[in-house]
Amino acid sequence: MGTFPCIRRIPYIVLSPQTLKVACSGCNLRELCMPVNLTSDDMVKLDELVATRRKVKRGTALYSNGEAFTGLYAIRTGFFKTCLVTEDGRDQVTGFQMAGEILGLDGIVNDHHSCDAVALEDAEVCVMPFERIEELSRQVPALQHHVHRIMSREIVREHGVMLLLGSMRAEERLAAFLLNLVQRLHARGFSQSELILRMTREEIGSYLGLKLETVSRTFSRFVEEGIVEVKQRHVRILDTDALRNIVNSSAAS
Amino acid sequence: MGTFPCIRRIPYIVLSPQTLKVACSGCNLRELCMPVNLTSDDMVKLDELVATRRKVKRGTALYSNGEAFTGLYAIRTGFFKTCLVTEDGRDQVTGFQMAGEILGLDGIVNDHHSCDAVALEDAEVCVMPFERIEELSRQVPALQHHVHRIMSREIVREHGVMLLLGSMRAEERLAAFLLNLVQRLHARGFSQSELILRMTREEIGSYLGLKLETVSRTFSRFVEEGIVEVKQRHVRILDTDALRNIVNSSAAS
DNA sequence: GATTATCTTTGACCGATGTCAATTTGACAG
DNA sequence: CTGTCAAATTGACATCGGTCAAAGATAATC
Repeated sequence: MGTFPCIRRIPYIVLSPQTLKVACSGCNLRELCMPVNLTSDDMVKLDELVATRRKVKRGTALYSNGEAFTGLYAIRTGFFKTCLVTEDGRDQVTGFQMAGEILGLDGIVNDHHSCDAVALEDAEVCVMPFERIEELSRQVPALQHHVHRIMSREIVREHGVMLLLGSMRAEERLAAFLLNLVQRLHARGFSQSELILRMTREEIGSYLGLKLETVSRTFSRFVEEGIVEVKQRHVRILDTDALRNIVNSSAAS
Repeated sequence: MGTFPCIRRIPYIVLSPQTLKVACSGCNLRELCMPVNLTSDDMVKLDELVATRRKVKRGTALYSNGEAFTGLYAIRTGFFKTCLVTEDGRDQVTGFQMAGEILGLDGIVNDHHSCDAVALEDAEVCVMPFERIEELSRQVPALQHHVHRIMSREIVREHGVMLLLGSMRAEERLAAFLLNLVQRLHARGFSQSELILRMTREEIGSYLGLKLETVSRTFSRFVEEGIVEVKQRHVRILDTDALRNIVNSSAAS
């Protein structure tokens, strides 16, 4: 088992604290959260979007099932899971979210949240009151369309999860999961081949519709086959193509 | 096995042909599609929303994966499935849609559809060009919020499917499926206990992450237990509570 | 730094669901 | 009525992933 050197972010995303501003126009995550191609006029308006910042300690909820919906949250730092917990004790992780992604969309339809958003590491989010989003959307068509795209993107993402849960075997699910995670991390300036899992095997299993033992065994099989190195939550992908083949190869249905 | 009397719609939803208008303000499905509590002024504006109607023959696609996205569709009559087909031959039904429900949300994010919407019986839809939706949304806050709610509702629905696929066993999945279908049909004026399945066992299986044989066997088990009567695609629910218990009882996980 | 608690790995076994194949049923056309 | 075809049912068997249990590893806490 090799060592795991510190995973570096690429420079443009590393900001010293003093460069952080509450205004979106000065935010280094802007390209992840905000519409592109804004006039500077519109940009000024959008600086009203974020009301406050909020820190969320690891293990605590940004919001919970049943809580009144007030707005959306853009993740600045940290890592979240969203999960459904039913009365009869079922527990389903519906997603993992990282910097630049939006939380809270589930709450719009009923004015109450229908899942929990829990920080898997200390996190900070931008709070965007939904009334303000809607008001600005009426004034700034680019923002309006952006909001629509974010919701549509979430719908399409969930289609992908349904495909995964409905038609893939354990190996395929885990391979798809790793590829997805590393792709999103890479888009944020992290390594293409190394990652630190912020969630437990049980949470991975819940997301993938598998038991934690199966997740663990499947990791071990990947290691045996030389596809990845795994040391607890540190994962190094040695053969990305092998993972891709595992996801795509499966014929049948 | 008993007989299956004609399933009746409740009167208010049955309209003679001459009462049908293209304008939403006169549409009998308005309460399913449109925001409520509109001023008559707004209602007039919203009559511009629907550009045309479009008939879709059974077995043909309203839109397909890869096709350019132009707008959303409100189902007037008929029954659809949406499905993902991947290059490697996987096929996942992501939903079944009926009158009053909205199709096309998947296309917004990339300006191209990412799944197929196929009519399972002859159908008719209202075509709502998306630019028109966005333009009217800027003028009519009630419509704006309605669009947001529709997208959020779809996200929450998909969370439910993930729970089903990720944590339920075959019996639980089929029970949840039947309860969901009959509940939605009932909201449209159909029976609470009888329904005609518009899809094959294979399509049900694809949606539920099961093989068609498992769907068939599970139906047979429900019949043995006196929970339902099944005659091909005609289903009569004899014991709704039993279905509810099957869905909820399962502890574990 | 020692002690816990949590997380992870691994093994042995079992059961639910998938696979393959044969029949049956029903819808439709001629 | 008969033949054809697609859909559904049912059986026999295989297998993937779940269950239960024990041991090891790591991180958190004092």
